[in-house]
Amino acid sequence: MPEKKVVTRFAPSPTGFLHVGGVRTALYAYLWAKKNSGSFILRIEDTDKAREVAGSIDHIIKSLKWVGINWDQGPDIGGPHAPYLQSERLDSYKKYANVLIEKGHAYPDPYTNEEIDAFRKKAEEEKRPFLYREHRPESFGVWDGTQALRFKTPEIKSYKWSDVVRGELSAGPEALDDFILIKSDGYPTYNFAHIIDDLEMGVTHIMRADEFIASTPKFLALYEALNITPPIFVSLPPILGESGNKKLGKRDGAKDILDYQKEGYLPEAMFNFLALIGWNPGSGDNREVMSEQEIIDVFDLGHIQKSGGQFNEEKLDWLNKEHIKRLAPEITRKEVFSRLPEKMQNAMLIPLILDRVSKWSDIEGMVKDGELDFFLKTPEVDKRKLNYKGCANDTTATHLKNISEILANISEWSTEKIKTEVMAYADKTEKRGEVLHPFRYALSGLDKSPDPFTIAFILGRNETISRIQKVI
RNA sequence: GGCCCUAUCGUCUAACGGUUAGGACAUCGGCUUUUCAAGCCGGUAAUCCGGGUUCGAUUCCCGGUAGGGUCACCA
Repeated sequence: MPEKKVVTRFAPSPTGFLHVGGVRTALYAYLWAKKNSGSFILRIEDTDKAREVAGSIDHIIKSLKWVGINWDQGPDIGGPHAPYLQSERLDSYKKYANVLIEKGHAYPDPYTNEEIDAFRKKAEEEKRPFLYREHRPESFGVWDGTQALRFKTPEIKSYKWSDVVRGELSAGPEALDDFILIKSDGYPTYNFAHIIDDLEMGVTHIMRADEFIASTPKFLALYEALNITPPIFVSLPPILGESGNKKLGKRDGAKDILDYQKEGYLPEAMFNFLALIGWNPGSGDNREVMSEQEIIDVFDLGHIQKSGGQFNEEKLDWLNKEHIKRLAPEITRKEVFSRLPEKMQNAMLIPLILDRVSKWSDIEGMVKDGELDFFLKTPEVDKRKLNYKGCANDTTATHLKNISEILANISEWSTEKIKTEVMAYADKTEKRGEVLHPFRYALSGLDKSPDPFTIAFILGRNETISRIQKVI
């Protein structure tokens, strides 16, 4: 039997922005399709008109593209199974609904919402689980489309199935119920629509959050009633919030993935990081910093984790830094300069800045009043900080005078030359620090700053000497 | 509460019966052309508990504990 071409999909509902959890689900589906030279579909599940948020679809598309997830079929580019918006696929759902009705596997719900609520409340009071099917009508009329259409679960039984991540799963008959296929507003529910779409689109692997495990028996009953061979289930563990063990959700302040773009994270770092929450190459492959292609090459379903993992921003920062190091120099230069005032756009500052930065927005934090905070600002020198570890005032003053003299006579004003000359002098003294520390501090006035030679070069001879004189 | 699932350093994880339980982030210490950062080197740190099975359990089984998911005309 020839292997069927792998088809995966990501099917978000347009109810707002995408956070890391959603993007990771999309990423794994994308990765698996790429790994197998298969097809990856973006499908929008817009069947809940009340919760729909305007602009969500564009936002979702933008988010996915930023991270580097691209689809072969989708609402924006079409494809062999268009349309990819569920709201435009109503005919399909109706068609399969009719098949179920004909087979006697679907019926119109005769109850009002109030009546169902009453049933539910009663069950609750009696401390037993509410099951709609216990109230299933004996006989029913023709569905005219104004009522909800319910699935008449053919056989109430236990189910066993297999999940690539979780292994063999099972659930008792209480997991089955007569759920709604088509709502009274004419739109299908997720439970029904995704099954029809996955069938029609030839989806081979359903990769989705593991919260759907509990309703899988219902899906299984529906697959059976429709005579469909179910796809392969791949249940993904949740991404947990940093503070605790709760699933990361919008309510817990999960960020819009595009916020990370705004903060200056690299998409390749986000791609890499998300791939690693819940999956790893396994078996002695200790690589962590990987490119998209490297990840695709080794991606497999067997190393997807069973339990959730915390989103750790410190590690993201580290990974982002690693990816920055791998950037082409021109790109780095462009990114750094675009965040620097024009007069600070000096190539020799780039490595100095890069050492202190894990994401681009950190650079903006280093710029104050149009100047880089670690130098070029008029330094406010605190005398007490001028001396190196217990060095006497006189000694420090002498050193500064000597440095000043050396600098005044230096033949060529370059970082290298300044360094050579000053270091030659410093090495002759008891402790280099006695010379170097006041030199650096007199120029920057900061506890933390780049080395004095670079600062001196950037400041220029006059400004350097004048600052040293001022301190003396 | 019913049903289902999960459990290795603080965090992300490796191990698919036999390892001094490995790596990474974080943390701590050392080194370096002062400090900080960066870099390099090194350290601390984990198999939830209790029973089995086995010559041998992180690994298999059972129970407990803890945590999670789910019980909508939301997806």
